[in-house]
Amino acid sequence: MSTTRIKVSKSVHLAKIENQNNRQVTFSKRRNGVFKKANELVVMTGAEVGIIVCPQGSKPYSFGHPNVNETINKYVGEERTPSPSDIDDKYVQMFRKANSRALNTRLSSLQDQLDFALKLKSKLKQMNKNVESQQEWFKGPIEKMNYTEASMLNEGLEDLLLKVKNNGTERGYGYKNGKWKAE
Amino acid sequence: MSTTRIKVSKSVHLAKIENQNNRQVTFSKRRNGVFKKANELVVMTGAEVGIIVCPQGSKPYSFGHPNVNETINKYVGEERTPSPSDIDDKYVQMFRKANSRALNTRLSSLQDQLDFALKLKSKLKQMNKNVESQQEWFKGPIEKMNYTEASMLNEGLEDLLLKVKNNGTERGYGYKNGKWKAE
DNA sequence: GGACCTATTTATAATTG
DNA sequence: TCAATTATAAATAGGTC
Repeated sequence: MSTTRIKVSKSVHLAKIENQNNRQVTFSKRRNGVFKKANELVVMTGAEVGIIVCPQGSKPYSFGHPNVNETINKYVGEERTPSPSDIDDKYVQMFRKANSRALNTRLSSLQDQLDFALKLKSKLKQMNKNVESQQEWFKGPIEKMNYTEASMLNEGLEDLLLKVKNNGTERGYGYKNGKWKAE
Repeated sequence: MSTTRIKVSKSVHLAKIENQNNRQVTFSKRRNGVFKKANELVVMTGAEVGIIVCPQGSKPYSFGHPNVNETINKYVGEERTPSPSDIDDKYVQMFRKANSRALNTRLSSLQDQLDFALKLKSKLKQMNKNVESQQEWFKGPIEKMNYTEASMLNEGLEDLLLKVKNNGTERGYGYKNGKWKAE
């Protein structure tokens, strides 16, 4: 019994993995782990979750929302008719929409694109006026947008952002046979 | 004792928790779990990660990047001088910036706000012209923005989005004494 | 790269203070 | 509400194919 057993393990030395191959393998495994945990959070608590993971020197992976398996779809399908006074419900719907985009659903129909362009057009005019006075910009009318308008604006821009960035190569994630996979 | 103890064991029945109190408790614990896993992913693999979690009917929690404890800060501090040809590095920096925003760092100085307003101003003029022809909108010059410009634009709008949405009450997360806490 | 194994570490549901 | 505990389930590093 002389020696104490040197049990280095425990608390896996939280530090960057130097070996490139190991780092890559760990990245894949743990990325899946995070997405899986996020999915469980979504399903079990009804929360809305969006995640972007970008490995060094590569394209981003995104996770969002549960529109991936039956149980989840069932929950998402529970879209109540929006009552104008229910701000929370509105908020949840916004996130639902934003996260759909993260899964490459985005503004898919031409009508959607037109609606967005029209809304954007009027907002831009307001914004443009205020930008002239620079310092006043943050006090401008954009702050008076309601949340739905603002999120649409933001959503459309993010959509373009993705196009600019990677020509539509962002990877989304789908759940199939118990595993999260790029699709 | 009549009843069998409902021991859901094994494969924790992935379904929405009906009891509100349990759901809330689980939400807190698992949200922390996801953030912790994400942090490990960041530190171990050097990936950039951004997460938004929105519980039903409440304000969002965000996680982004490791600028929270010494080890992590040390890694983040490793900011190489940007070599103009290194597109990966540029990308990583973009995410660093975007995730800083998620942690409420955002455009903090007046100078930042002015820079952003100036960039936005010129972009808006281009965009506005194209919006006139509606259907052509997605083919407009905004698609020709480089990524840095586009992300700045997007970032600023998200910033405003947050203001519109919750009057600056978004919660960020910080790591302290081994635990993730809202700050 | 991915699928499978397995020894170990880690997360967490339930519980109590 | 939050903190600590603990029995159990799950995640995963490192290996093999």
